[in-house]
Amino acid sequence: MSRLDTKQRILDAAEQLFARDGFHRTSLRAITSKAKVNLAAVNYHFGSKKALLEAVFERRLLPLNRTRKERLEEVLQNARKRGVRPEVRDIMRAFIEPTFRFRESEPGAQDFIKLIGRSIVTPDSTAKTVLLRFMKPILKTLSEALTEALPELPKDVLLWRLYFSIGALAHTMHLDKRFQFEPLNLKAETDVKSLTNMLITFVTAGMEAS
Amino acid sequence: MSRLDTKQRILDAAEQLFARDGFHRTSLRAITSKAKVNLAAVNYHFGSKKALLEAVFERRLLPLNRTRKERLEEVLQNARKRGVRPEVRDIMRAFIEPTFRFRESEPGAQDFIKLIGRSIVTPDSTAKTVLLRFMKPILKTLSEALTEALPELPKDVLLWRLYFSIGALAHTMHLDKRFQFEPLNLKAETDVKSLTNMLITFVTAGMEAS
DNA sequence: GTCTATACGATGATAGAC
DNA sequence: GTCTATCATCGTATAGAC
Repeated sequence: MSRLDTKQRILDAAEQLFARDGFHRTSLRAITSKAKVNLAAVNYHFGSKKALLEAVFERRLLPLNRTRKERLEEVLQNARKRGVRPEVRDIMRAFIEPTFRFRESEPGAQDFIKLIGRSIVTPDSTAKTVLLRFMKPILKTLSEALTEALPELPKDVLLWRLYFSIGALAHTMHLDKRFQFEPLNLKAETDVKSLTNMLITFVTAGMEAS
Repeated sequence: MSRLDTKQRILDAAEQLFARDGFHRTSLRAITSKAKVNLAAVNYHFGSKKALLEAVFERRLLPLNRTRKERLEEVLQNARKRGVRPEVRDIMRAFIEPTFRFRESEPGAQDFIKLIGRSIVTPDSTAKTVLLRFMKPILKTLSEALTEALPELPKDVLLWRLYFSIGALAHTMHLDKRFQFEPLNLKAETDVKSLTNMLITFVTAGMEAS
């Protein structure tokens, strides 16, 4: 079995299991048996369970955040060209839409988006620390863009509203075919596109509230 | 040592550790040594680790949700008396404000609110299942109140927006003295009252978006 | 009834021989 | 790269002291 195949298969298996059960509840035994590799292969290829998690994040987050950055810069440049402020809605769309686009585009990406969602909201976890390190640059870009769009809003209010938006987004990332939020009778039947639009409408209104 | 003391001390210790480390990462040994009771005391008094979690939820959630229910009914009755629709803002305030009031009122309550926050957003976890069972009635009351306030909004849009609001709320429940959201440079210095108001403003605008 | 001491079987991560 | 051994820790059960 080639070295590349082994690493890939471990990454795929880890991504699925971390998303389903969380980092700490996923055992290396579960990962390696799903990937059909030896138990010790993880430590050989990645060094540790935590380093494996970092590799899982890195593989998908680098391209996803590159897309987000391009779209954000596009929004800002268009506004500058036309001599107007960027629209909050366009900024939020530039950040949120790639999440769900990406989620539909690649096999395994859905598990990954779920993993991000659960990582960002789990306090003091290994996964959160690792994730935020990858997210810091794009979140800086995002908050700067919002400051251009809402210059009269006090900076701390803007940042808290962005924090609330991230909470709403993260909560929405858990969706999968089996999703349901039983207390509200919500089911996964809603198509992704209109769900994305509902979320963008929601956070835009929240950011722009007077 | 009296029976009551032992149970209380186990509940207090479990609440702190579940909030800090999550259900699965917290061992009974950690709980019993923190509570200074014998390892077997948990199984004796509660039956199992999961039953202990249920008891932790029950102790604080029953009074908290009773307060929420009273305040929601007050809002609805006032509106009916005056022959007008209830205001979304008042409804959201009736649900959210007790959370943070409660959080400041009792020692240990802050840990509990953190525990709820992390439980609601962790998919497929034991804690989420247990929590939602306790939350179902009050969430039903809340969604009915919102339907009265926003009768022209399609029901599924209303429910998704409520779902987003819960995400924003849950994300905000993690706050403690040591809280910081490093990528946005957010710190815990903001006082709870204005934070509560910011959150209410945010979700109200989101619910009312056109 | 309450609590303690201890043991059991399962599973955790990892190190070293090959 | 793999296999095996090892050792820590897990939740739970039980026998018996008070």
